[in-house]
Amino acid sequence: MTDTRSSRRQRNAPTINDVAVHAGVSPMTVSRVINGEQVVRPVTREKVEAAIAALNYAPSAAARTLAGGDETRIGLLYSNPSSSYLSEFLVGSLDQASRSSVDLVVEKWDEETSVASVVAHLKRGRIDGVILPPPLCDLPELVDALDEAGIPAVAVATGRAPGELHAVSIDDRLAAYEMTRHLIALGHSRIGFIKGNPNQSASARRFEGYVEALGESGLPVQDELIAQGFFTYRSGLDAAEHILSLLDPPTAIFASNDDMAAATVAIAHRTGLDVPGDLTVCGFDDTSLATTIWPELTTIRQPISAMARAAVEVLVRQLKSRRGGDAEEVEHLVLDHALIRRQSDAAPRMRPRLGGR
Amino acid sequence: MTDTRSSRRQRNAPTINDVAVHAGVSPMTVSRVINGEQVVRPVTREKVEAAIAALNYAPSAAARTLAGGDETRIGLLYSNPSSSYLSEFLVGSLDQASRSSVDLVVEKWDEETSVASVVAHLKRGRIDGVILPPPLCDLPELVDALDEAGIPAVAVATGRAPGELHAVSIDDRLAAYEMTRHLIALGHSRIGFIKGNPNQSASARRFEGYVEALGESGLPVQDELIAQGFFTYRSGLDAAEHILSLLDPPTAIFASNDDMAAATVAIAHRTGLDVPGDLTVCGFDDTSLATTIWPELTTIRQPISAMARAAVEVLVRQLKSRRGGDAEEVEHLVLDHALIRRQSDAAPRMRPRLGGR
DNA sequence: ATAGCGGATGATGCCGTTACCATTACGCTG
DNA sequence: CAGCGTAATGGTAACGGCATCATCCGCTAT
Repeated sequence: MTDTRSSRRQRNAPTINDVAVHAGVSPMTVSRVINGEQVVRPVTREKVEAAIAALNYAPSAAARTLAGGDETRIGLLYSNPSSSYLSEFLVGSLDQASRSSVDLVVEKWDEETSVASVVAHLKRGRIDGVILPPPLCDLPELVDALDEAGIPAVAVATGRAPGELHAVSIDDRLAAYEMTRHLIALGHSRIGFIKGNPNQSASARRFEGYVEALGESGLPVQDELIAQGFFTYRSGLDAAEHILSLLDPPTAIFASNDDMAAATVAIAHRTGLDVPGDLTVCGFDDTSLATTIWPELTTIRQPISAMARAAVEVLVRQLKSRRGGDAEEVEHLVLDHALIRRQSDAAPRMRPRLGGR
Repeated sequence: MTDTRSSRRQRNAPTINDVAVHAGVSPMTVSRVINGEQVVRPVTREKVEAAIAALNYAPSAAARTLAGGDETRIGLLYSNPSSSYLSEFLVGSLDQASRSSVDLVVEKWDEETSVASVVAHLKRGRIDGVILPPPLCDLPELVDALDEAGIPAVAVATGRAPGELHAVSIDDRLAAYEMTRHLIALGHSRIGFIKGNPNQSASARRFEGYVEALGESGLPVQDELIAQGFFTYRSGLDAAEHILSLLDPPTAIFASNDDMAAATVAIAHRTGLDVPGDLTVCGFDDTSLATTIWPELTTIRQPISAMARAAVEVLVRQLKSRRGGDAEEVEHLVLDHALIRRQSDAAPRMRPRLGGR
């Protein structure tokens, strides 16, 4: 009589049955309360909630997915483990995955592994769908291979046109447009631009926004002020050096990401230019680098964890509708970005030849 | 007769039973094969393995933990979501967690939340143990509160002495010693040092290693060459500026982390010094920043994902032994670090007054 | 020859939860 | 007040593994 519990139980955690007994209802009612179903009378609900609190009960995730019958496993394919982008992305998707009671399998994709073998690996692990953060979302061969294998994918932060595949992104064009408008409003009229890696579709969108804002303000798009970068710090150094060595350099430089903006700041300092006194520099992405360096960068913030969360939601929804046999509809969510002003921008200094104030 | 499967089944994933039928054995034998038990005859094992491969079977994690009866949930408390450290740490711990079939709950700890409420939150979520990456591992009040609440914790990368609490770390003192020896071997004799934040115990260990290496080589420890930093880029700027403004500045600066080393490089460039030509700079941690900037930093690499993996293992082992009622023994694992040579170090330039060769 | 033994395999039941359907309670209409 | 419909609740059977114990079989030792 001392052992009221089964010998299999190792943890002393309360079960849904314990709660039911404590509340004087059936386990089924407890389950309904937990899952927020509306058919429970308020009085009953309160009793159950009190019992849950009293016993410090938390449902067993394992039992839940097992009983639920829809064990879903989604993959998160990444390629750059040390990116500061990734941790925020991971946190967001993990959170949403547990909320949607879905298993999230995080998988690294080495560049040397073939697309075919990655897809085979996913199939072997019985992954139902995958999330592709940048830069993977812009790998056509991967996207095609997944499509052929019948594995739904959600691209995150791709610049591709809506409708091709499920995606969650911000409006890169609009964000770049706003940043350029901001620089123009500050008084800048010669604004340099460092392009992003052409293998990522967002690069083109950002450049479009820059061009559009200039045009709208009647400013010319000058090729000499535009340099090609590849999203790396190193490429930013070269691009910034090129732009700043012009006879008549711009008063502001808009880099397509923070790494290249940081490189631009470094070159400016090496050249003896003060930022933002002599040169305004701004970036894009709001990675940790933006607040690591000095001065901290004015940049565009992407809601990374919200995008990750949304990606999981979209994927889960797609899997559910596919399972239900419904017609699939391509979803493309566009989330809000924000222009974050920090210390790297200012109005241009008066031209020396114009004299003092 | 068309519907051979239960109506509850939504996925068409094969179960252990399907495999058993296909192989002509009982489910139990399949289970034994999966779990690598030794009592299965090789012939049987092969049959089962063939069936597994043929059906592309993967066991259901949910069913497994449910049946196993030891559903363990461990928490990972972090405080700095955008750190590039975190993503690698997350990947490592997630991987090991799924390997150990343990649920990993990732939780952010806002600085404004009280220690008590965090602990209460963990209890409410029925977390069995927690992993504390830096800088949380050095918060005595948190560690004490967890201890009082009976929640085992594993500190990662703490510099505290072994024996106080379960920990996984590298030998910070030894690593700093080796880096300093490396600089001395290059020919440097005036080596500056930027200390880390005193609220993290590893800072002291790193400084000790620096002092020890100098002493062993008969070099004096000069206070003027030592500046206090706080692990931030900003603090590194101040520290480097201070050291480099000396009348007789050092030929090398060893910063206690990469952020401060990067700041040192920036100050050097602003001052017109070439790195590594005029000044050798090296860091610690090998974060993504080390390879982002130019020149890439010579630094100490911590095996971050291995440490994360080890932390999960230690915690799982502790929980198991605690559950078994065994006496608990404090574990302190020390993993290997590595000195990574990149482009930021070189032999010191000849003193001008000595003339050319 | 046969009892005894040990290794290999199978039958049964339970882990904690949810789906499905049955049942109850209650208010309303005719 | 009978009859009925709906809202609320409960009983039961899975979900897919693993633990436990029983069983079976082939071998050796007496």
